[in-house]
Amino acid sequence: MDPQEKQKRLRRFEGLCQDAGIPFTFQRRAIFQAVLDSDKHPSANEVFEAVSAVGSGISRATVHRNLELMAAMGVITKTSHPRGVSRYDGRTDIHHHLICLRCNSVVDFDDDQLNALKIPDTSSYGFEVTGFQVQFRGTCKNCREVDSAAVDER
Amino acid sequence: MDPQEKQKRLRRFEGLCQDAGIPFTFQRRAIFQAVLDSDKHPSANEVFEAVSAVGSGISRATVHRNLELMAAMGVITKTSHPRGVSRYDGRTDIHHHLICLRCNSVVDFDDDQLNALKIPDTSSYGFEVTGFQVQFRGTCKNCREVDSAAVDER
DNA sequence: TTAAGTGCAAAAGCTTTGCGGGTAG
DNA sequence: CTACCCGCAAAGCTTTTGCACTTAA
Repeated sequence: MDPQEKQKRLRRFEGLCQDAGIPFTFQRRAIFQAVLDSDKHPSANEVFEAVSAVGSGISRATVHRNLELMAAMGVITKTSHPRGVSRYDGRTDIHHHLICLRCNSVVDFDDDQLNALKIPDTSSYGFEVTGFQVQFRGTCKNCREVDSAAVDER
Repeated sequence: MDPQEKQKRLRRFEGLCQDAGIPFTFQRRAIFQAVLDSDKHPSANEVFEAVSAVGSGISRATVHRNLELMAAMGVITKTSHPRGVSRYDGRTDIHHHLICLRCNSVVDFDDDQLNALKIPDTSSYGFEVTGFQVQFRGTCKNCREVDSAAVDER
């Protein structure tokens, strides 16, 4: 993420914590930064590994507690994956995902036409829509190349 | 699900098993039926409870093994949820989901315009798209009514 | 007959929770 | 000062795995 944007996001998070009377601990800061620094939609465990790598001594429990808190505050997004555990996303603006069903990677996908998608009428369901996300499923670049290599070997 | 459609799906599943040389056990049949019978996108545990309720004596391990198998065969869909465990869906045709962020329920949503969504060009990502799904997030009918009731009590 | 499946139970992985000590505001 | 948070460890859940027995074809 762009350093300037990252600073802005950090300050906003700090401001929201202050407004809510929530202490802005160094653990929260480190966990938030780890999510922003990754573009791989990390799982809780991957965030834990990232903050552990710099010798912070932050516990798994704290990572989980804070990822949930941040998602509830809306400063990060908790996202879903057709396989495996929940993942967290530093982006909170509207965007979509390319999900590789072979290696389970998730890549951000921006598309103006999709973003402009008119939300259909769900009133007959009594459902109030607050957001949407499109998941494209398939095979990523890397996995397709691996497949090609396997074919060549025959 | 419509009984006739259900029979058709069962026969197709049985045929696919035979073609693959996979025994069509009563456990597989029961688990498959349980998914088709539910329109609530059940978790593995809910499927286990459903087949247990009829005294089949099927184990949790078998439920998990078979749900994975069926998803891999493409006779059911493994779907994702922004919160919690994987869920399974008896529908394999294109459709979308209304996801309640309050009670975590998932409701099928059919919309011709969405189904006709043109898949954007992902070639610059090297990504090959095989399918897509739109998740609408918000609050379901039931949860909205609960909220209104809470307001009335004040 | 026999390859594959199943149940059981143990293990593994992820997440949550209770508690005593610590810290931001 | 004090409310909230943190680390630790234990518990809770979900899912996976090894093994001996059973079964569909």
